[in-house]
Amino acid sequence: MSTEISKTYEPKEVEPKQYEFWRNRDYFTAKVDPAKQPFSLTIPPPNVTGELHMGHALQHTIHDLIVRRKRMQGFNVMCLPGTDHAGIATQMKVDQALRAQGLDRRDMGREKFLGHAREWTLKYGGTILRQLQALGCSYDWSRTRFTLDEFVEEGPQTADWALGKLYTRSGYARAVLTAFVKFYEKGWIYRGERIVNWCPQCQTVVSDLEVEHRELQSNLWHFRYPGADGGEGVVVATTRPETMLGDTGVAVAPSDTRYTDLVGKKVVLPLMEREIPVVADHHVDASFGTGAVKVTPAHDPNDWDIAQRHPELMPPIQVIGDTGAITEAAGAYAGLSRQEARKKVVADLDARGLLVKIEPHTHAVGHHDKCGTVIEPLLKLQWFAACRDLADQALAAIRAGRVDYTPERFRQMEIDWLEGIRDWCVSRQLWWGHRIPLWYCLQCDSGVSRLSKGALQVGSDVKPIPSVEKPDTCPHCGGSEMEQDPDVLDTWFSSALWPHATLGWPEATDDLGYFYPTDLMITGRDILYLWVARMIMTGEEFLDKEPYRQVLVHATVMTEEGQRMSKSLGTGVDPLELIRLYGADATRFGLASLVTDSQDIRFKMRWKSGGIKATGPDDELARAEQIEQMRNFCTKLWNVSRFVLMNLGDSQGSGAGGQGSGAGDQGPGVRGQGPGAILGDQRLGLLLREWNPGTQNSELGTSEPQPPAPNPQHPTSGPQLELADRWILSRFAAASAAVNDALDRYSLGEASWVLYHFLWDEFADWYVELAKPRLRSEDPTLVREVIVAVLEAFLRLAHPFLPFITEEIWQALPGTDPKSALIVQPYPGALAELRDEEAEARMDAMIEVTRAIRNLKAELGVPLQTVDVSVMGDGHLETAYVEQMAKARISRERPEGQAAHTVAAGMEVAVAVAGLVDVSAEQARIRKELDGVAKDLKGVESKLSNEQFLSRAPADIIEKQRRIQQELLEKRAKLEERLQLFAG
RNA sequence: GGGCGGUUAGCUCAGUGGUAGAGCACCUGUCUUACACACAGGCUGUCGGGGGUUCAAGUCCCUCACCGCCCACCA
Repeated sequence: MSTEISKTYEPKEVEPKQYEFWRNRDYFTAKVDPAKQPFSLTIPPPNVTGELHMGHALQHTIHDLIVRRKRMQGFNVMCLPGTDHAGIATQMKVDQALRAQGLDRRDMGREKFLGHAREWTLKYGGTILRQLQALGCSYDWSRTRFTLDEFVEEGPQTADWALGKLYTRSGYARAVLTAFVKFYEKGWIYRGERIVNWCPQCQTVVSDLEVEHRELQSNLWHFRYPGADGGEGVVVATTRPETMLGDTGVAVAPSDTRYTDLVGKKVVLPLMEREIPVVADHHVDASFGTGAVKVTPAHDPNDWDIAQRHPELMPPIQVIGDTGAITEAAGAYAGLSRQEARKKVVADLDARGLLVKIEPHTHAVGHHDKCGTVIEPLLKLQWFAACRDLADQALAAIRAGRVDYTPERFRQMEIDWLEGIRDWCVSRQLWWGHRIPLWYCLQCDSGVSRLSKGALQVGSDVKPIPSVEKPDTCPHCGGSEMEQDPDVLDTWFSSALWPHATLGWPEATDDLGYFYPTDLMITGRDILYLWVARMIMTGEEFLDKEPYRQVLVHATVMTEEGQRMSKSLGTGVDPLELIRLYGADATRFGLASLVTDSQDIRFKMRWKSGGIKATGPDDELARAEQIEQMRNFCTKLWNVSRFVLMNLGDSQGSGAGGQGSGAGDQGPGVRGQGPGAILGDQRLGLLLREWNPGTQNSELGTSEPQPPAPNPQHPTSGPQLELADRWILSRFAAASAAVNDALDRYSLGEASWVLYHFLWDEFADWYVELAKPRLRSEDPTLVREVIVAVLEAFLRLAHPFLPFITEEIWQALPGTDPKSALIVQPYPGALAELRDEEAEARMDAMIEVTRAIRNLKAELGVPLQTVDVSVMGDGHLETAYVEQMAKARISRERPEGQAAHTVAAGMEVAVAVAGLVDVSAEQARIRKELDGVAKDLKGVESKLSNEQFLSRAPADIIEKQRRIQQELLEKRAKLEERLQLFAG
């Protein structure tokens, strides 16, 4: 009864099964345990209404990979998931849904809208969390948080969004309001009139960071503003003709002699027929345009600044309203859209002969990053947060190295941004969000008034009462008519508190004490300022501690052509499609293999229609090469495991022996009588000991096993490891060390390739092949033990990358504890004791000779035939291995008759096949080989003949060159000798 | 205007001073009892241009070009 696993690996069956298995056993949940060292992190909460895209798939592959390794290393791992209410994005979607039903949020009012929004969020939200589970993410779902949970009453309200636990009140909203009140009390919140970024579509202010500048081809229009005194006046240049309706002046550079006479005089603003002053201001660059700038304080931040310096340019005249339409202040132009007004202004000025010229000009136009609408800079009264002090605290944390960045370069970027930080407009004219916890007394606060429709008008001179809860009465006058500020907070204000608010802040919870600061923040570079910097600011402010010690910035996933991925352009892929096509393990491993510290990842894919873009919504993903490669790897792993399991004999399997007890009597099975019992050699015991359930996770934070105690029963008895065994153990140790080293540096790609090549190129291609005859021999005990030990150790090493398939195979291994799981087995360490340089050198030579023979056989056209081969020279040769692997009969004597020759591992290799050796072809082949040798030799000898090299290069390098030279010379001599032979 | 990243085989990319690598693609064989999602073999490169440092440069420095990203109030 051999252990059997199914003939092909079926991700669709295995993945849900194993995921449930892990969850049911609670491997993901973390509890405060002072005896254990925590490793904690919070995920960047995706939008609650979001869906998984490739960026998420990459980000969470990285998350879960790190999390799983840390868990196996014995840390008390806490990875906290959750979602962001995403004010604007969600409100947009709900608006859309309402419109589809013929409803309008403005008609229904705030409360009713929020009801719809909650309902909609409950229905459509949280999909992305389920998608993360499909990817295999082992997060603590019991801790799932939502940045806007104030609407949530007790108990689960739906069956499965975020596993039914999201809807219990987590207190996040309270934390947000508390933070705002604390800021306010520190004097960091102020009401200011500024030019802000207004989205006419979303009808709200957005922050500078949410404005996306796009270079657009436009014009620079030159207009003449005639002098008020009848003179020529001045020609101004502008990219926004429509704003001229609100001009209150013209500015020129103080040093610009062309305009010296004009300064202090007035010009006539055409169309509006208004006299406006010309002022000199240092902001103006005399070399740009005409050197004269029209000043529109209500619609341009620079102009606003200029007007602050020149009172005669005040007050501003607002000619563009909240919807982007021209206001009554622009007289005849009122009601036109921005675009219409631009056309009409230009046409009207042209008609009056005042359009001097139109120059093509490209410039950056701000667009709202959520909806793509052109941002309108408008003068607005808003709540701002002063950021200087907060930023300085964050800077101190980064400069002191309490927060590190990987890759390094992002550290300086963050510092630069924090140094130049500007105050943050935190109020938003939305309904979906945390309503600003400022309360106004309608009885005594003259700064507020009610508009006709009942809406609250909040002026600049208000006396708000900051309070998380609604105050019963006004502390000033005792009045009871209190109204809350109508605006909500910027979504990023709430997410800025994520690491501590999710752990219970402002309460001093055990979670906070134990898991905070967290260890890692894994994120994309697009939110380095928007979010990452701000979390450091709030963490430092409220907890006096950095929120995380390490920021890991991952690449952006792009298309093969380097474009941004986008569903609407047909260049986006749903990662679930990849999982469906190739399985979650392949998807993860493929993505992990692409992780370097580069900026972008180019993702290769082909659609059914043949192209790299989908032709429409019906087009299906046909192929994603980078993932497919790893699907093939999974198949390889599955098959090699199947082979191993099929060859472990009849005595093990699911028998009772050895399971849990650690020492059994199950016969000559794999587990024998405890770790390394069969062997006098302790090396294998190292791996086996790691595998012993009794030792699992015994050491905190390290998986480095101690050498096993000598087994008194079998001190030196039993079969000895043979070369191939020593080699594969050594190679495994090398791989394990390399994987750990790479992961410590977050070089996931590097680690992936080490795993890939070890399993495929070394274990499967050589060790397993060499093991075949031994497994069929009379006493296969030893080779069975080695092969399964290496496989088992590999499964542990690879588990964070390939959680599902490794768990599935591991559980099928004989001797594994059915009460346990791979997910909590100890992670292999560097295993230096297993390294065996001599074995590696001997195997390298064996492999080189084998390849040389295979090569000659292929060229002779007899790749499958067993042939007679002469290997000449003093070098040691693993004859039996070579005979098996190359299908050859080896003799160490000179061949009789003609043969094809080459040189490998310092030995002459000749394949003799009667009648097959074409003399001229063989001569040509040898000449070609000689050419190669000559080329290499030339390089080496130019170095060795260089005295500078000999005197300056380190001895070992020179020695190596000499050795290479020697080998090449010998190779040349042997080849030339063969050539002579053919010639003669 | 500043900053950052990239430019290596037909394609996508590894490779942080010591005789240039992987996967795919391509060519030749093979259904060898784990695997054709495989096995064996083969082909493929002025490492963007120029200069410098060094005994030695794909790798370090300078410079130029092109591609991409971020930041920035040139109307």
